[in-house]
Amino acid sequence: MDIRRDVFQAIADPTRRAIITLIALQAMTPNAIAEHFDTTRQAVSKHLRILTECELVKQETKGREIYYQLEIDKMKEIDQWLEQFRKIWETRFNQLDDLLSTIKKQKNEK
Amino acid sequence: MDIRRDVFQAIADPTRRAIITLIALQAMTPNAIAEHFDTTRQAVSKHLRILTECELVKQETKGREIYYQLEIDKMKEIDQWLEQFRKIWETRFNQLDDLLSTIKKQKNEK
DNA sequence: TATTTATGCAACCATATAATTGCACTTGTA
DNA sequence: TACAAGTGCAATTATATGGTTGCATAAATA
Repeated sequence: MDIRRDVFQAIADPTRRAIITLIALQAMTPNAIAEHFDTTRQAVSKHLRILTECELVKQETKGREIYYQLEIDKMKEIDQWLEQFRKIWETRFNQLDDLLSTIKKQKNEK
Repeated sequence: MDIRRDVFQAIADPTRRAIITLIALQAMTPNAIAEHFDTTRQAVSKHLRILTECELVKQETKGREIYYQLEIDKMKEIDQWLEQFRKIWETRFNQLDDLLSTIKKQKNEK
């Protein structure tokens, strides 16, 4: 469990994706998070470490509890990578749209 | 190299992300793709197999050549997952926007 | 102060991953 | 038909991954 540590690697694991979704709206403690999963608290702790290492998550200590919160801005990195493809699929959609309206026009002209 | 095969797992590897970007605009053969990387043709072939298995890529055979093309629609799955977070960061942005305009208003009212 | 609670870290383990090398198969061409 | 080109698959290997159990530490509480 070392070396490469980026957002894409982090979201590859389904448990980590679930954790991200879970804490997206409100910060939670490792114990509280672990209750939602079928693994040990320590396993969740490891996931949180990975999420912390790639800065998808930040901690806030309150007494002996540590609240983990999603760094929503980091999620934008994925969004930014998708940008290049979004351009492509929007273009294709418009082309399909053009095609459909052409067909419609031809129909009306009959 | 088995079992779990989803889009998130597929894009976790940087080489596969590069392949995806490379063939996004035009289909390419494994040989042509491999020329862009510092690995063997066989390694690229394996990546293409993984991308095919999770339907991120489709093949088109032309004689003895096989052209690999990106299934752009599959990329939308990532976009859809991001949707839930996009709502959050847009809300936060609006809140910031509101705050800024409130400050501006207060300034003008002075 | 002794004990419980909340947490992280280390060691270990089974399995997945990414890469390499060597081979087999199919299609095009001399 | 022989050979070259384009490709995939199998076996092997080193390393990464995700999980477990057992500790250690710090804060809250009886």
